[in-house]
Amino acid sequence: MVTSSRFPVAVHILALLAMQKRSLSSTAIAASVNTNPVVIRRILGSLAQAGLVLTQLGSEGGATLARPAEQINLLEVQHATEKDDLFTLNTGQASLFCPCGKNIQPVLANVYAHMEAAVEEVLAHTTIAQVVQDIEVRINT
Amino acid sequence: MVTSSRFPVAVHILALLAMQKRSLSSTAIAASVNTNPVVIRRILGSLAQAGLVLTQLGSEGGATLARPAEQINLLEVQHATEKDDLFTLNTGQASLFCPCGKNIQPVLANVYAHMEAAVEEVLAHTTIAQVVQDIEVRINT
DNA sequence: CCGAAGTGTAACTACAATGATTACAGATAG
DNA sequence: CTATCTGTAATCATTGTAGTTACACTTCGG
Repeated sequence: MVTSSRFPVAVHILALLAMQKRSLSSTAIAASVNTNPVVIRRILGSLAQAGLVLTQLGSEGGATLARPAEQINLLEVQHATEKDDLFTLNTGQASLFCPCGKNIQPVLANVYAHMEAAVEEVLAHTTIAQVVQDIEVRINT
Repeated sequence: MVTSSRFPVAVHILALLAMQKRSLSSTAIAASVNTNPVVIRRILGSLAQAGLVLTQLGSEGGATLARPAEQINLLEVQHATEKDDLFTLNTGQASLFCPCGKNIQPVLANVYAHMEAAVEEVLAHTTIAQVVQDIEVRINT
């Protein structure tokens, strides 16, 4: 399984914005994440579309949190950054002539739905504020 | 996120072997899954290595379940077919000069561990026998 | 009103994982 | 002995991703 880094980078961005109270440019964020500013801008675009950050054009522009960090949970971040579901049943059509092949797809889809729900439960109960707090605990050691 | 089809195909294979009591060749299985026999043999190899199926070389060879379907859960199948964890934190090293970048990785790893545990809980409680039963319910309708 | 500093996006490249396929060596039943 | 299997290597096309360059457009500050 190849997992994208968009979600972890997005959490990084949001945590950074929560810690620094001021607006940050994509270049400044890119320096912390250690990647290219365009990569950051792409992800910021998704986050802005989802209403998680505000971006300002022009000189002295940049991004800020659209809401307090306590009110942003990781499930929203996940949905904003990844268009597909966490688990997508990605098989070609099995044989319709086989009783098993003909019926296994919805059964597997059901299993995947349970997996998805379990992960979403975890993500929905974790906020950016908690992430920031965990980071700050580590800073003070 | 690009998800492999190895896991769902493996479940398909095991369900098929559970339903047909006899040994099946990779060609026969491939016909049900609708793919190439070599793809099936590769996955069967992983399943055999994990002790979930028995394979027999030579003429009249093929694969059978190594254990009753009630005693094979999907977590074993997952581990047999996918070498990496479900979620791997896949980011380059963030900046060590930024307090956030320096400390976010273990925090995110912790989140991922919770996600992983939640999914494993679901998979561990689902057996091939249950999958087969769900399939059979659908056949009789 | 102009220039510097930003965002927003398109286009291109390099890279890695995957599935499909061909080919062939080795095993085994009949 | 031969047909029928598995096991495995090698190759190919496809796809998603991150990185990068380039450029139009916006906006603040002098």
